[in-house]
Amino acid sequence: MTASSGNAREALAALDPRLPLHARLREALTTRLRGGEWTPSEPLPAESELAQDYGVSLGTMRRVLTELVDEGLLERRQGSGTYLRRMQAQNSLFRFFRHHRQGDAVPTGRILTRETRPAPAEVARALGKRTGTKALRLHRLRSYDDEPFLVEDIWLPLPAFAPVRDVELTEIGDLLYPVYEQLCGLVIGSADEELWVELADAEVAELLGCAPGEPVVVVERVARTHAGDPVEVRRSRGLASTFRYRVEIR
Amino acid sequence: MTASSGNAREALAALDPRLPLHARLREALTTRLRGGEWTPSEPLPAESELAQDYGVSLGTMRRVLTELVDEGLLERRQGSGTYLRRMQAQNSLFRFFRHHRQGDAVPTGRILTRETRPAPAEVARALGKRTGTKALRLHRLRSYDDEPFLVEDIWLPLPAFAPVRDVELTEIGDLLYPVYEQLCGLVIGSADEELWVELADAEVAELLGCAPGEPVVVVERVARTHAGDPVEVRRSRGLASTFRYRVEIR
DNA sequence: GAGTGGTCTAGACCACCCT
DNA sequence: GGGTGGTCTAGACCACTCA
Repeated sequence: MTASSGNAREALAALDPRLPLHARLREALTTRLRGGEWTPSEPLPAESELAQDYGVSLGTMRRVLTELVDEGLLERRQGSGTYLRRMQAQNSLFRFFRHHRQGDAVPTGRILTRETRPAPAEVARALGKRTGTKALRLHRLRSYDDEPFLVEDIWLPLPAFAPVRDVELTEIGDLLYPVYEQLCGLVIGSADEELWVELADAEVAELLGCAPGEPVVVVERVARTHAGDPVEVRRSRGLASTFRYRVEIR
Repeated sequence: MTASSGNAREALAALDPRLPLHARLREALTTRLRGGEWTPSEPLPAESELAQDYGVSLGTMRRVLTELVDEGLLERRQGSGTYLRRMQAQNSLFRFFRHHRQGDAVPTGRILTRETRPAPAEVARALGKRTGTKALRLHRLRSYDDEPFLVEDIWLPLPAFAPVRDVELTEIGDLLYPVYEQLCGLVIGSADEELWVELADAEVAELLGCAPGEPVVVVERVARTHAGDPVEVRRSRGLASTFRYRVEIR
């Protein structure tokens, strides 16, 4: 047994043994891939070698690699090897950013308020928690070139998101999902969105720089982990007159 | 070998032998499933039995069944069996009907005008045709209980859609995609949609029963075949005040 | 308890890429 | 030619469902 195979086996043994082997293997591999051990230019070790390192059968290793390929994390090239997918940041971080404005520029995101509150009934239900459960609420303004275009109201369940409550606001960048991942270990994998139009109240009108009563588009998103657990409820409001939203349906 | 296993093996043998076994098996199984041999209430034969019928290994059968589950055609219930998924009609025909109104009711669709016209530049570009290419334009009103809620402007390239131009209007039901499939052999497989808000002009206002200048939501859809060829451009307008749109992002 | 899908293994052969 | 992923097989044991 080589040193590295020892490490790989240890990483696997450290995980909850009640989970199926393929689930533990998947978690161990994902952690290692996100850790930056490999670049998209060089192949991972061969499937057979990985299987040996982790002490699993080739079939189990192939099953997990297939899942990670389906998920968009890896890329297989027959005869050549298995590679990290390029543009992974675009995929994993921007995948849920659907408001279509000037090209692919990233808007800035400034957090206006951050407070702990009991979750309203509707939010608690969407998160699968009891009404009144403690939650973190973020009020956030997103802008292009200092021009506000989206007001966001974000609810995160506690204590899972306690690190987001405690971190310095200056540590939080323009995108939240990488923060969830790095501080809380939660990776967003899917979401439901619902859109409708309502009229701006005084607060939203002031933030967006329009008159109260002007139509605004509301996007309500419930974001889930890969396992399907809802972990974020987000309501975004933007001026209807300049709003664009794009979706690809497969 | 039983009679049915003979049939299953024959169905497999009739397919292009250059394809991998799992691809042939998948095609044979899909055809049989769509043929209505099983209902969602009764399980398919066990995986092991199916594998034997088709003369493939359990592993290969499981691989194909897993793919069909991922695709949404089947549903596995451990300890119980493998079942056709319910609401399959909803999936294949209503999959692109995203305007969310009272439950899962189907709105009626009435064609107001049908005419042959040169396609405007924007439409021609979306369809991958030259500007001015002949196209079929449908003007359509969709209602719930005789209450109009959506005005649709639909462009279809000719001559591919000539059968839709020539068929009696009374032969066209409330859903167009089954018509495309039956008359033209074109199956819609994916689509892009883009949403924005504009103000109702006189014609739209009259059809929707609102005042001119009221905000309406516009959904522009470019629908494609499974092969990815764009074959329909559709612009739908609905009253912003009652509009709801829902999407699942994976 | 009988039957189902879920997990995991071990090994064979092929198609493809690279040098 | 040597190594990679792709296909396919055979069989063992477990967890779950249902009568």
